[in-house]
Amino acid sequence: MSRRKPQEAAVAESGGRQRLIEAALKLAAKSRSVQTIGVRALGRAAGLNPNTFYRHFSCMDDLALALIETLSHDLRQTLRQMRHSLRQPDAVIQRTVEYVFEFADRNPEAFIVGVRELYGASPAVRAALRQMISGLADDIVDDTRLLETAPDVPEETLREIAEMIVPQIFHNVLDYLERPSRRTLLLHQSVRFVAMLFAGAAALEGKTVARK
Amino acid sequence: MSRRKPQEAAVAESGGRQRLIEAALKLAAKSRSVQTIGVRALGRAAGLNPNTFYRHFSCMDDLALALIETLSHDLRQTLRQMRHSLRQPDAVIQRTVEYVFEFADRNPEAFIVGVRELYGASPAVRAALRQMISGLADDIVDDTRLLETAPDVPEETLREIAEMIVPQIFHNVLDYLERPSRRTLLLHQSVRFVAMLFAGAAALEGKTVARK
DNA sequence: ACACATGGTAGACATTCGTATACATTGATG
DNA sequence: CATCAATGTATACGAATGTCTACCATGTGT
Repeated sequence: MSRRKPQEAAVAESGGRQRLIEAALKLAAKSRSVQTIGVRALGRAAGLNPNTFYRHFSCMDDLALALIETLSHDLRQTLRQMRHSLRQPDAVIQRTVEYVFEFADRNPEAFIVGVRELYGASPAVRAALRQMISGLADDIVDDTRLLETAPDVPEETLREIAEMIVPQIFHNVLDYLERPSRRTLLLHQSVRFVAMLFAGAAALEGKTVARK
Repeated sequence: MSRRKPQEAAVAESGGRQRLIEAALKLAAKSRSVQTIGVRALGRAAGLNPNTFYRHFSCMDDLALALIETLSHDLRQTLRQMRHSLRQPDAVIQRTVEYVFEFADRNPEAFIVGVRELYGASPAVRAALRQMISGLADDIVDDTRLLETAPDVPEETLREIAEMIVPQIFHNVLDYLERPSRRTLLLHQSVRFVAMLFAGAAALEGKTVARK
């Protein structure tokens, strides 16, 4: 809702709303949850009057949802275009994981806030983030079927795996951001994690359904 | 630190401190993070004067750490004694996961707060929770080696897996607590997840080291 | 030319918060 | 009995907060 039509706010758009979102990102990443920033502190950080907040958002959840929408769009689009540039399916997992970590490196605050709010206090925000995760899982499933990375695994199991990969990678990304010394290790472990899940799914499939 | 000697505070102990911890658990689970509860709201919820808080804790992080220590102790001890009652290693994974979920069902607030703070704003609290996870991972490794659930997997890989299992299970536990309709599904998926990791590790081991 | 919606500001209000100081009770120790 | 530490209470103060009302600037539509 409240999609801005192109003609209106052509000039004023450069100001308030975006600055509030960016300030909220910065504050939430290093201090607390989005809900507990407070409109005054937010206005202060954005160089705006506290009341200006209410011109754009009805409450903090509103802002958080806008923030998530941006993050979700950016991340998913980034991964889509990377996957598009992959012509030969060579080391898909490695490349994808690397890309996610790079993205996190470029948008650390967004990731920190995203994961934090995923387990945060606001049900609406949690739901939005779960939907984002679900979307990313969809992409993983599509990719895997398209590139035939795991042909032995049925689609249902694939989706199950994908839904688990995303939060686990997010968890690792936070470590990655916090402990730079562990970067290569975490990247390596994340790749191995995904590979293990695929291999394990194939192995279990072979065991429970039919001995190949 | 600040371990209470047996002779002192024999009577007064039943009051303040414990009630503050319990109230904080309740408030943090349904509202916000521990840090943002506020000493006044906490005192109100505990039926105590706001200042009483400072008789027991120097700041909110202090309380959070005490809370985590309790959770960590309870959870780990519960799992230890369950594992002790397991005589034949039949469906160890299934039993263990079930036990964790049952524990979460009996202590939902502790789990919610624990996971929330794991990605929260306080570095000290996050560190304490990571240490708890590390301890649980230790137990998993010990169990697996003892019961020879995955004899093909080297200890190093085992530890790597264990460190990933715990947060993933925690993630699933939160879903489990929030969406009762998905309970059996989530339990099933969690078991499969662990099984996949073990099977996958064994499979990768066979591939990268030597064709069996 | 005029009204008007939009984005931003200013000031004020009650409320809440953290914490400092001072005081009361109680149980143990000398 | 006197003392002392631990626990809890009462009061009070300055600072910060959410939000209300009113005012201002500007670009757009008629």
